[in-house]
Parts: sequence; structure tokens; C-alpha cells
Amino acid sequence: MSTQQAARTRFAPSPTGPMHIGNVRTALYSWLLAKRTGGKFILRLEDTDRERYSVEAEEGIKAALRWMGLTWDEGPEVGGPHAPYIQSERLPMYQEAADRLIAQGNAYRCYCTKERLDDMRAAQQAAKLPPGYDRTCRNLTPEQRAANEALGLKSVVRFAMPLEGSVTFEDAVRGEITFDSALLDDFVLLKSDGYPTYQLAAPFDDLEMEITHIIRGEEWISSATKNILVSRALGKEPPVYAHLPLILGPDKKKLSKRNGDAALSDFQAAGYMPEVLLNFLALLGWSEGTDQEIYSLEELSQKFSLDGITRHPAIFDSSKLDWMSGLAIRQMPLAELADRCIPFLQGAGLVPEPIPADQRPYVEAVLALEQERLKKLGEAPALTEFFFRDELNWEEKALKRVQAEGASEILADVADALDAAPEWTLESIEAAVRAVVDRRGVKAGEVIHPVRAAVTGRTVGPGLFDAIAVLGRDRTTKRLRRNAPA
RNA sequence: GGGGCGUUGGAGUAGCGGUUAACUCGUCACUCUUUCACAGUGAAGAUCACGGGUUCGAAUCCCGUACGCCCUACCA
Repeated sequence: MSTQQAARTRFAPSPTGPMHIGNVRTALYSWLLAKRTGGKFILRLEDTDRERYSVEAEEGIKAALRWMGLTWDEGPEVGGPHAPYIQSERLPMYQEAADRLIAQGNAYRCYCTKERLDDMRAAQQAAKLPPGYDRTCRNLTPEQRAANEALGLKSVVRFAMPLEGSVTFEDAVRGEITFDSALLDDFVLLKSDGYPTYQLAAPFDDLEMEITHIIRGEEWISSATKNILVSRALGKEPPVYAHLPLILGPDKKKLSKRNGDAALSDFQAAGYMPEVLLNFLALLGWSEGTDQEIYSLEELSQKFSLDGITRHPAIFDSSKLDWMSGLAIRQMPLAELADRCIPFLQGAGLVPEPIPADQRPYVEAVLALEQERLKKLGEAPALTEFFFRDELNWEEKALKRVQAEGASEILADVADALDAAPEWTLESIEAAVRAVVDRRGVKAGEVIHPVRAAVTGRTVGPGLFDAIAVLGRDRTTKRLRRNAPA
């Protein structure tokens, strides 16, 4: 079984934008296959598009991988036997490879201008013909070439596609796939700026870096033919391809910033934890065949295999992610939850940074009350704000409760009762409030609801007595006695 | 236009020739209860895209159709 040998997999993003949820899954699967087989996971930066390149994107990719624990065995910053791992630092190798392909007759220089190509494409489309390079430069005579060179014309290197025949390969997730090579045009290998295109750099590096499995998105499936042909022209058999089904947005289109928050940084900012995200993404397109749904990264790296990958695209639905995230939060030890939430509380200005040691028990007590309600860490500030600030963020319904007829008397009664409570424990607090209820001969809710509103500014939240116990006597009674906001 | 890939309840998946088509999320109801949430119980929701075959028997195999998506750049 090919998945048993030590696999050398790679994640080869183009640093042109923020790390996307689909990229994360591709990286995850590659990482998992490497771990599973005791192989190596390689990070390679494909920064050959110098118009779209951005340093922030490059740093963002590395930071994202580290944040998720998907560290690379070879690649930028850590090096390795096939360094450098940044394509812009490997230019001479690609140029040499292109020269070799030209010498072998597998490629040729093309002097066509961008304008001519644009016109040609427009004409082809107008005539409803399949677009593609018309191969004018493929048949240039040596004299014509020499003349063009003498003129100093800019050129690109194009691959000379076989004019007939087909390419068949065995995709690890989809089985046999065949493409008619005559349908493909003479694509560009080397651009006029001397940089290689993906079609040259990727297969060249995959061979050079001894990659055994190429795991990438389905949108690359038609490139496989080109990649295989280039690999063979370079003198080697290509690695195993595994094309992953796409992740779609709710609109069934390829997930993008357009149809949802698909950037990893958004999920990070919202307070989804990396292990949850990875667990969720692992299952979005892969199944072990059992009913298990909660996996640790460690467990996944023991169980992952290419044959469990699904063939159909998956729609990204965050409601299940929320469930998974909330579950992880509920199962988390309180101290850990506090560690993870404090940065968010600090970000909202609710807790000082660094947090004073004596304030930590209070934060933990607060979080213990909201733990079962938290779906993601980023919700912590909104849910706990009233524990940290006396100026409440009034919810409209809560405001109505406090402004209701007779509410202020009830609140004053409860404040008095709490002041008179012999001690500040859950039991005595409850007893004090219940006493007010009994004295007034009303239903408990008629006292509890306005009190909750006055103390928290909200109509939902933790048990009232628990909240009051943590909040403290002074803050509670002060809030009960102040006049309802207008 | 051409080519490729895909199609099991609203979402993610299991099942791969014989099952009442399974599990999770979501939805709804009930229980608990001071609210929300948690937890528990239960329910609704799928003629397995459609049409033909093959077979005693098909979600499962074959062909076709439809629909969806992806690719079709000196972008990856």
C-alpha cells in the first residue's frame, strides 16, 4: 500500500493572500499522511507570481501553520536537504531545467506579445473556438529564432504539448483519470521575467525534493496532465496525486471571502481553538468509516489514510463547528479555559494586561459560570462583561424589566435583604431573595427576572444566585439600588 | 464552447449486491428549571438526482440524461 511507505508530502502555498480554510485542510491532510507513515512534511513557498506576492501573506502562512501545530520538517527557516524551499531563491534551477527541455525538443521560446495573445484569444472566443495558444512560435525556423534574438525580443518558454495521445494517471482518491493531451495548449513554463510558472516550478521541485504524494485541491486536477508530462520530460515519473474535493460555501461555490469568513485568521479571531478547527476540517472530506467524530491531532495522525477521503465537495457549515467547539470548551479544565480566555478579555479591555495574580481567581469563578454557554473563546467578553464593568451594556428586554411598574421597589427590597444576609454564600443569598418572594406572595420569577436584569443588564445568563455570589455584595446591591436608566 | 470531477434527509458522513438506509450537527417537542445554556427523552425530515438496463434482488454494477462545481492566463 502506497500509504504505508514513509511519505514525503508537501504544502506548497502561494503567498498572495490570507490563509484560507481550504488550504488549511490541504496542509492538514498532507501533514497527517507524513506523520502517519513516519515520513516528512515539507513546506515550500511558491512565490513565483511577483505581482501578487506579499510578505504579510508569507509570514501569515508560517504563523498559521505554527499556531495549528502543523510544523514542517523541511522548509523555510528550518532548512533541509533540498534547500532552498522558497522558489524565488531557486530561479537558476528552473532556468536550467527550461534550457534542458528546449534542448530536448520538449519546449521552445515564444516571442508573441501579450497584445497578440489577447487579440488571438478574443478572436477565438468570438468564433466560439476553444481558446489556446496557436503555436506560431513552435514552428519558427532557426533563422527566424536567431533574428528574434538579435532583435532582443522578449520571450517566454512554452512546453511543446504532444499533438496527439492521452495521459492517464491513477488518482489516489478518484481512481483512473484520463486526459486527451491534444486538448491542452502549449502552456508557459518560464515567464518573460525569468520566473517559472507553477507548471514548471511545481513538478520540478516535487521531483527534486523527492515528494511521494501530492495532496492538493480538485481545481488542480486538469493540471495533473501537464505536470505529468513535464515530469517525464524532466526524466522522472511523477509522484502519486491525491486531489481533494473542494470545500464550498453555503452558495455551493468554492469557498472564498465572498461567501463567508473563510480566512483562517477570522476563525482565530472569533476564538475557535486550533485543535477544534483541525478536528472539524479533518472530518470535512475524510472519514475513518466509524462513528467517531472527536479526534485529537495525535489520534488523527495514527488513523488518517488517503482511502478515507471523500470524492464529493462539502459545504462548510459552521453550526457543527460551533457544537464541536462548545463541546471542547465544556470539557476543558477551568484553569486552561482561563488561560485561553484571558487574552480575549484583555483584548476587550475587561481585564488588565498582564493580569494581577489576585484577580485570577475572580476570572476563573466568572468563567466557570459561563463555561457551558461558551461556543467559542471570543464570546467570553460579551458573556462576562457585566462581571467586570458596572456600566451595563443593556439589552432592550432587560431594560424594560427594570423600568416596569413596581420594579424599583422589588429591587430595593432585594437589596435590603441581601445587605441583611448573615453571610455571602449561595445558600444565604438564595434564602434572602426567596424571603422577598414569600413576603410579597408572588412567583419567584417575578422577583428573579427584574433582579437579573438590574444586576446583569441581560435576560439570559448563569443562575442568578451564582452570578450574584461571584459578583459580590457591594456591586450587587449598588446595581439594585441605582435608578433605572432612562 | 471544450474538458474533467461530482450527486445518500437542511449540513457533514457511513453503508459499496439482500439493512426497518446508520451516525453526528441542526430543527421541533417534552423533562429539568429563575432565564439562557447544559443534560436527558422523543419526533419530524431520504421513494439514496432522474431514466433505462444487468440481476431472483441495486443506494450499491453498467449506460444515458439532468443538475452542480472546477479548469480552460506570461495566477497559483
